[in-house]
Amino acid sequence: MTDRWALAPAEDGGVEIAPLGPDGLLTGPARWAADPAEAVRGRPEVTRWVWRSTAEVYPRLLATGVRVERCYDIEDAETLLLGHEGRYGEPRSAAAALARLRGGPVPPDPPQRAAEPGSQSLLFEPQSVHVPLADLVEVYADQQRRHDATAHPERMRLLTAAESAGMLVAAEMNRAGLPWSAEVHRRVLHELLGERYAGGGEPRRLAELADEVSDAFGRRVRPDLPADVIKAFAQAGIKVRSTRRWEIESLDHPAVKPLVEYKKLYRIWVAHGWSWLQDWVRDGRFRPEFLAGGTVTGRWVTNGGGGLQIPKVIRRAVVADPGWRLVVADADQMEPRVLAAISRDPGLMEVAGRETDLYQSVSDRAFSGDRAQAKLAVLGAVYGQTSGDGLKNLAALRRRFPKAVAYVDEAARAGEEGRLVRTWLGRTCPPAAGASEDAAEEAGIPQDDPGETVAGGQEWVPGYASTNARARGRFARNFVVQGSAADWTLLLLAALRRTCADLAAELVFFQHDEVIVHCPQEEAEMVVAAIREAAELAARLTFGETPVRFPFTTAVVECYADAK
DNA sequence: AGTTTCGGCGCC
DNA sequence: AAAGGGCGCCGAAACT
Repeated sequence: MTDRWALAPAEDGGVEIAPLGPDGLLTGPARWAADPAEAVRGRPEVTRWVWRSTAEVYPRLLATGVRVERCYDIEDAETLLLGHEGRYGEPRSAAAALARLRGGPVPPDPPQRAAEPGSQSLLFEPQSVHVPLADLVEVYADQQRRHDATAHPERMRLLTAAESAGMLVAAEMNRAGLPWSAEVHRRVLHELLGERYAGGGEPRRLAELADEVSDAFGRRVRPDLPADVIKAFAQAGIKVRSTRRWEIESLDHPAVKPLVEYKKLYRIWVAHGWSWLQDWVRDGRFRPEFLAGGTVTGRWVTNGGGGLQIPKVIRRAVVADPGWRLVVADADQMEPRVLAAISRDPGLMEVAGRETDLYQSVSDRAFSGDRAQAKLAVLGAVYGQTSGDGLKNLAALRRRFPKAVAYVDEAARAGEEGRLVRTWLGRTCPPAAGASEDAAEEAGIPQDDPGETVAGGQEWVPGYASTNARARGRFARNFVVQGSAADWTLLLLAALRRTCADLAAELVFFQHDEVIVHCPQEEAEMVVAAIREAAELAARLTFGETPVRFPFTTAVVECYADAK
């Protein structure tokens, strides 16, 4: 029995709460309390709090030590429901949803803020339009009805609930932060880059490499300026279109080696160097702002500090507190397993029903034991590879796993034709065509350009998909797999969060298919078991009865870098 | 001078 | 070997 209550900050700085019935409507009068924490603490029987925005309310609760079991984030649900209804891009604020219900002018969404280093109030949204509790409940009740109108109401309800849970996890992670040793980080930087010089210029090792590059070209060249490097190669008689590593790596020129090394270290210096440490690490924790469902596929993003792009060498700095451990868990071959679950391809389900290396199994069946080729083929199918060895491999894959390949092919076709494409739980890919083109464009969906030419430089050829239509096809092909994987990971996180709530363990990091739990050493084995159980529960909840297994590789370590 | 885009590369 | 999905970040370059 769920006991749902609505919660809305009041304009006087207090908060209003009220009980809700199964239809989402009020079943009692609203009560006022001076602050949200007091209101929530006073209602321990409430199992789900319904509010406008988790990011608005929850950080303040956490700041006073109040944790909630479940929530329902109205604005997140609005985004998902609008997407499902093919109305991607319409304003998704509660105020806008209310205006649509009442037929008034729909206010545009407030602009997103950028993250600022060291800011302690990244999640507070003071610019948002205030919506009184009674109005909020009206929107909520309408959303309950809209769930019923979706293709799979029970899946859609699971999706909005799961993503709300994800928002709780994100807020809690944002508060916890990732344990980070500034001392180790500095040591790594010094080992890689050498001493820093006064004045903030390049550290010693970069300066040396820049000199080596210049010596090799016989003139002063700045390796961090692509235009300069391209010119220098041209003067040496080598034409390069760019200075991307894969393009210059194979060139026969003495500048290549120091140049490649320079670019690698330069990247560390500018993106994860001393100034990054200064900006993003304090009190022994790195605090990127995790944003659940920050992408159209449902993958999370972080805002600030490049939280999901921590280079391998820098992971040395992620160190557990004394007496504590990091449980680092990585889902094994998540995407092909998800493809097996959603396509129900018998062969792939059988392969994914084992916990052993899936790529090896696929290669045994379709690639004469060549694991690398099998992996390329599977990833090519998921990413939409259109040329090279991938095509040949894709054909082999299609022979053995026809339903799986057909599933992503169909998604690609739907994407090319501008039809709606959905994940397993109903998260919807913005269509390219139709009334919401601007929104799709904004979301990064490739759009047709009236002036474009097809490959080969010809003008439009009837019957051929345009370059952008094909790009949309690849996007949609990947969307169904990546997005359904995101659906599953939300359920995984929600389940894991519940177990951790009974322990001292804290979720501190999540990156697509990888999760880190920080816990006392003696809890580590319990956490490992909890991850396995959470994966099973998530699979059952997300995909229903399926033979597909979702094994994790887990490591109990003191340092993140030791996990692999 | 301030803002946006680009090139390159880190992660999955 | 070659190029296919999703992101964020940085400095430089290209703009207003």
